[in-house]
Amino acid sequence: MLKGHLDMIVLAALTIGPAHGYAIIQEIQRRSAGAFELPEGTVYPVLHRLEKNGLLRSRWTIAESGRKRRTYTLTRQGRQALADHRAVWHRFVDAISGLFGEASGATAWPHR
Amino acid sequence: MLKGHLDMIVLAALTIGPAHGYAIIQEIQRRSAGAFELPEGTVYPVLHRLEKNGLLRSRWTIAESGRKRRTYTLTRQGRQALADHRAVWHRFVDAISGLFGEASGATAWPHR
DNA sequence: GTGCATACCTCGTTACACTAGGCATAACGT
DNA sequence: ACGTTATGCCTAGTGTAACGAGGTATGCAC
Repeated sequence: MLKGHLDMIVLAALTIGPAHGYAIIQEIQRRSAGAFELPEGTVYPVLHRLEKNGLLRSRWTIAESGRKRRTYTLTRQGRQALADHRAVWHRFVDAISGLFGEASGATAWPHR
Repeated sequence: MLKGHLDMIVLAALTIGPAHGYAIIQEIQRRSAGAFELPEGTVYPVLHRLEKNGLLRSRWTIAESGRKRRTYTLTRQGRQALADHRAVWHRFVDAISGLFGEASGATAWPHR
């Protein structure tokens, strides 16, 4: 049910800083209050596509435990893409609000 | 880009009263302030599916112009489905807001 | 009578989220 | 020592749903 918005969701999870795939999944789950429990088969292909498109950069890192992880970082392009997605998202929400006859403008959040 | 929410959008357009396909498309466009310009190839199959699932009922009507139109009406099931979709939608918006670190609760609209 | 808006329809493509697997290592319990 | 769970990565195939492209027909204005 997140069709079309998945890229935005994944990019948003990386605004706090670099993270590896598994942690991204958990961060999304945490920040969405459990609403988004994304399966790995959904997230990993997205990460690969985002990196291929230049929105993310990845490198192999070694955790204290000794486990290898692929850590992803937002690129400048990625931040821009997220900002764009976010603007589209807010227009989308406003449009749906209009459909429901709800007041709009509630989504006029300041940029950060 | 409205993937997964199309049923809700079409159902919402019919809350004001019965309408035929072409009018539904224009009503959606009007109420969304031009954000949603749905092609007919998108809407008609949705109407057929919704009727097949019992959320809409249709009948052929004759306009003053003499033109034949298929007029759709929300069923009780349809109203319920719309209410459900709407609740899911608001949870969805809250979840995305959480992802962005925005304040939530902005979508706690009263039922109408 | 030509063009445009209205009004309906279907078929095929495509994009994409997800299911269902597979592989490997660390931590923990017994 | 051994099994189980959690961690961590990956891909191939599937199903669905929105959409593009096309087809048909009528009323109206010029």
